[in-house]
Amino acid sequence: MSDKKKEKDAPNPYKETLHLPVTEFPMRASLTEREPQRLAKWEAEGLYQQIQEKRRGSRKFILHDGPPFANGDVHMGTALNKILKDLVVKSKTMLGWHAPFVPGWDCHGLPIEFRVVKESTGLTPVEVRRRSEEYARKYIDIQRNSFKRLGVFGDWENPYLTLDPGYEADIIRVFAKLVEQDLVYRMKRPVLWSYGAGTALAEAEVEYKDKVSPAIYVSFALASANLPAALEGANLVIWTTTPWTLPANLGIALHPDFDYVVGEFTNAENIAARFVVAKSLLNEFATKTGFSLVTELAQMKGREFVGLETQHPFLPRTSKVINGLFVTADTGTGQVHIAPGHGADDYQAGRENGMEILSPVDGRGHYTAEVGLPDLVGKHVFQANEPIIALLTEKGALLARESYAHQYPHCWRSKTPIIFRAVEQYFIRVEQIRSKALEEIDRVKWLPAWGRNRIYGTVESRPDWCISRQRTWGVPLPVFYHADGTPVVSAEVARKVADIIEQVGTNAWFEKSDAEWATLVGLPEGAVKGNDTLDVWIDSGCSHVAVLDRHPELHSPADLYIEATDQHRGWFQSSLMLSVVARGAAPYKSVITHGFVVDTSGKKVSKSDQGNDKNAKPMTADHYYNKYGADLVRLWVSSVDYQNEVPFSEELFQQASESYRRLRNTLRVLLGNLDGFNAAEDAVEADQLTLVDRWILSQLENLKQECREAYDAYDFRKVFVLLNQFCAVDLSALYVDITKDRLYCDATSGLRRRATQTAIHRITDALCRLLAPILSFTADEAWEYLGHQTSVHLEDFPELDPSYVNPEATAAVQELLKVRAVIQQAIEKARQEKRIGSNLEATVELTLPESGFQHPVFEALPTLEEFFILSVLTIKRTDASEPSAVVLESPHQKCARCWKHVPAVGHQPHADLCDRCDEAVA
RNA sequence: GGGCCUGUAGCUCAGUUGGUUAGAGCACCGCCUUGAUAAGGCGGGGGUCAAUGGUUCGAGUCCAUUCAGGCCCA
Repeated sequence: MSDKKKEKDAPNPYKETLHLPVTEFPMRASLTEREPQRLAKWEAEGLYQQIQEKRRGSRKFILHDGPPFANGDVHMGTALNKILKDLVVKSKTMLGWHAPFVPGWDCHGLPIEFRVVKESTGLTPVEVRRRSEEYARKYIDIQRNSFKRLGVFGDWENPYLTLDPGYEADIIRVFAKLVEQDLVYRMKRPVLWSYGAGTALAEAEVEYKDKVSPAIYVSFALASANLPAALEGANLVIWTTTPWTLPANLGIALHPDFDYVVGEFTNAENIAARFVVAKSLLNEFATKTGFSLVTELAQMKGREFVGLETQHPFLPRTSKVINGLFVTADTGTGQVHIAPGHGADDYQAGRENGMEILSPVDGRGHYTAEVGLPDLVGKHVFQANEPIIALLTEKGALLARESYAHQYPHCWRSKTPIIFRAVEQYFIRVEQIRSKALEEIDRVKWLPAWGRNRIYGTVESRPDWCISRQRTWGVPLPVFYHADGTPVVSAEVARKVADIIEQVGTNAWFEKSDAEWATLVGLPEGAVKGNDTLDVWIDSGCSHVAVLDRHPELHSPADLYIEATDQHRGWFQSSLMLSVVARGAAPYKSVITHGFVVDTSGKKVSKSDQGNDKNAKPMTADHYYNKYGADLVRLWVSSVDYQNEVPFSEELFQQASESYRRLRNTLRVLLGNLDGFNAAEDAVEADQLTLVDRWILSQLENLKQECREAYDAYDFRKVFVLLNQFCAVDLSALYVDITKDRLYCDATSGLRRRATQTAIHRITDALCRLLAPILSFTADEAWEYLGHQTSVHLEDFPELDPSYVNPEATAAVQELLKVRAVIQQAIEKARQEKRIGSNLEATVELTLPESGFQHPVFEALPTLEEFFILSVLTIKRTDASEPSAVVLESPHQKCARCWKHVPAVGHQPHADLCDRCDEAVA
C-alpha cells in the first residue's frame, strides 16, 4: 500500500469550484410532521375540486365506493381497501380520465343499535334511533379523518350516507320495484327468540350458558304401506333435548350415507321391539335405553328410508322421513327430529321437503291452540317438557330419558333461554331473478378471474332472501296491516312512504302514529304500520340507485367496484340482485377483489383478536400513519399482491421504509444535481446527449410505458417494483454514479454536464408523476422543489416519446455491463487484498476477445473510463473467449480536484490538477 | 364437511405455451467511500420451488393425494 493512501487527505482547495448537489429537499422525510401540512395546503387550495374541474369533459371513470360500516376506527384492512381505491382513482386521473370519487358509509344495522341499547335500557325506538345516528356520525368523522390523513382523495365534504333521507327514500323505492315485480312474499321462518324480552334476537345478542335439559329417546312407528319385510312393525328412534318441540314435529331426518341397522331389540324386562338405529351408535343406544340388538334384520343406508312416513307419537298425523347432511353420529341415534318452526336446519330441511312451518308458540313462550293438545294450550314451553314426557311414556314411545348438560343460548338482556320460534318474515323470490343475475355475472369482468366462479356459485345456490328484521336502527319495511291483520304490501303505498321519507327521514316512520300514516298513504282507518326494518344488505345494495343514479358526477353502471373477497357473497351480490331488479343489468362493469390482511405467519388478524391477545400488534391505521407516515402505509399497500391475503407486520413497515429511503434519496440527488440548471436555457438537443444519457432516457421511456401499462392493469405492485429497480439499479448504482464526475467536475456549462442535467430533468419530472399515486405526499413535495407552483396531482403521467427509445445505446450498455462485472470483480479482489481503495486508484488492463464487444464505444477510452469510473483503462484483444481484467495500482498522481489518477496531473499552471480540471477552474 | 383460492431464498414478490447452473428488491455478511454522508458504491452467502406419488426424454410450470393458510357457507 502506498503512503499517500494512509495520509489523511487535506481539505480540497478546489472544493469551491466543484458543483456538488445542492437542494433544500430534505433527506429526512419527517412524514409525520410534513404530511399534515401538505394536507392542509391541499385542502386550502381545494385540490380535489381543482382536479375535478380540470378533468371535466374528459372520458369518465367511475369507481364506486363500497360503504364501510360506521363503527370503530379504521382498521388496516379498511385502510388497504381505501388506498387501493385511491391508487385506482389517482392513476386513472393521471391517465387522462375524469374519475370523481364519492365516498360513503353504511350507517344502519345491529352492531350500532346493540352498542346503543347496551349503554342504557328501556329506550324508545325513537331514542334508540337518535342515539344510533349520533353514534354513526361520530365514527363517520373519525373514519373520514383517517382516510383523509392517508392521502385518499375524494369528495369528503359530500359523502353518501345510507341514513340520508334521500338515500333511504331510494331504498324504499327499490322495495316498491320488488313488490311491483311480484318478488316479495311473506312466510314464517324460525328466528332466535327471547320470550323474556318478547323479541327476536340476532346472533350477536345471544350468550351461551350452561343449562341442563331433559334428553329423551323417542320411538316413531313406521306407518307407510308396503314396507319392506324387515321394516314391518319397525320404529325410528330420535333423540332430542327439546321435548317441547315435539308437538311441532313434522319429520325425521337420516344421513343419506350412514349405515342403519334394523333389528329386534330387547331390554332387561324382556320387552321386545323392532328399531332402526345408526350402526355406529348401537352401543350407546343400548347403554342409554337398555335395548340391545338381538337379531339384525337388515342394514340400510339412510337414503333408502327417504319417502317413508312415521306415525306421530301423540298427534293424529304422520311425519316424513327425509335425508339431511346436517345429521351427525356423535350422540343420539343418527335420526333427527325435525320441527321446521323450531330450528334453522329443521326449517331448511322442511322447506326442501314441502313441510309446513309449524310453530305453535306465542311471543311469551306459551303454546297456542295450534299445538293440538288442549292441555298444553297457554302453558309455557319450558313447563311443557314434563307433561310431554309423561304423554310419551303413556303412549309407550319413550325409550329413555336423561339429564343433559350443555351450552345453551340465552338472551343477553333478559338472561332467559332462547327458543327458535317461527314468525312471519318477508322474502325476495330469488328464483325469478336468478337466471338474469347469472347472465349478468358473465358480462362483468372479474379480477382476479376466479371471482366469477365465486359469485356465480353463490348466486346459483342462494335461497330466498329474507329481508325483514325485527330491529329498530334501520330503514322501515314499508308495509301496513289492516285491522284484521291482512298485510298491505303495495308498490304504490311504498312510493308514498318514500316521498314522505325523502322530505323528513325515516324517523317519521317511528314518530308518527299509525293513524297519521294511514291518512298519509291513503289507507282506511285502523291500518297499522309494520314494525320490521329492512336487512342492511338492502341498504348498501341500493347504492347504485341511491348514489350512482342520483349524483350528477357519477353514472351507472359503475366502471369498477373494489372490495375484499367476502363481498362476493355480500355487497357484490346484494348490489347485483337489486340492480337486476332496478335496471335489469349488473351495476358494475368490472369488479376487483382484494384479500384480507394477515400476519406474517399467514394467520388472519382481526379486531376480535385484539382483545384476546395481549401481544397483539396494533391494527388500526392511525398507529401506522402516526408512526411512519401515510406515504409508508401507501407504499406498503403498493408493495403487496393484494389479490391474495395481504401480509402485514411492523417488520414490513421497516422494509417499506428502506424502499422509501431509496426512492426519496434518489429524488434528492436528482434535485441536487439540477441546482443552477434552467431547463429553458440550458437544456441540450437530443443529438447532443452522450451515450449514458441516451441509454438512461431510453430506460426511462421503457419505465414510463411499463408503469402506464401496470397502472392501467391495476398492478400497483409492478409499478412499485419497476420504480424501485429503476431508482436503485439504473439511477443510483449506474447513471448517477457514472455522471457524478462530469456533474461535479466539468465546467458549469460543459456540454456533457448540461446533457446529463437535461436527462436528469426529464427523469425527475417523470418520476414525480409516476410516483404520485403511491407516494402522494412525497411526489408532490419533490414536484414543488422541481419549481412547480401547482400540485403534481393535477398532472398527467409522462407522455411517451418514442424518439428517446434507443436500442443502440441499450445494446451498448448491455455489453458494457458485462465488462463492468468483470472489472468490478477484479477491483474487488484488489481491494480485499488492500492494494487499492477506491476505483480511481486503479489502473485496469482489460482484455477482450477478438469477437464480440464490437460497439464503437469499445474504441473510445475516455467514455469507457467514465463508464467504469476508472482513472486509466487499457484494452487489448486476444483469442480468449471471455473478457478479463488485471488491476494495478495507478502510477499517476491524484488530481487534487477530481481525484482521478491520470498522467495529465503535474503540468503548469496547476500542477496538482488534470487537464480537464485545469480548464474547468480557469 | 362443501365451494372458491393460496403455499418459490429471512421478508415482499417475478418466473411467458413444461426445456440451459430458479431471478429481483429489501434484509444479512465483508470491503470501499466520506464530494447523495442518519447517504453512496463493490463483492458475497442464502432456495429439497409445502409434502408425496404420477405423466413426460425433461416439471417450480401438467395430474392426483396429503399438509398448512385465507374467504364464504354448513
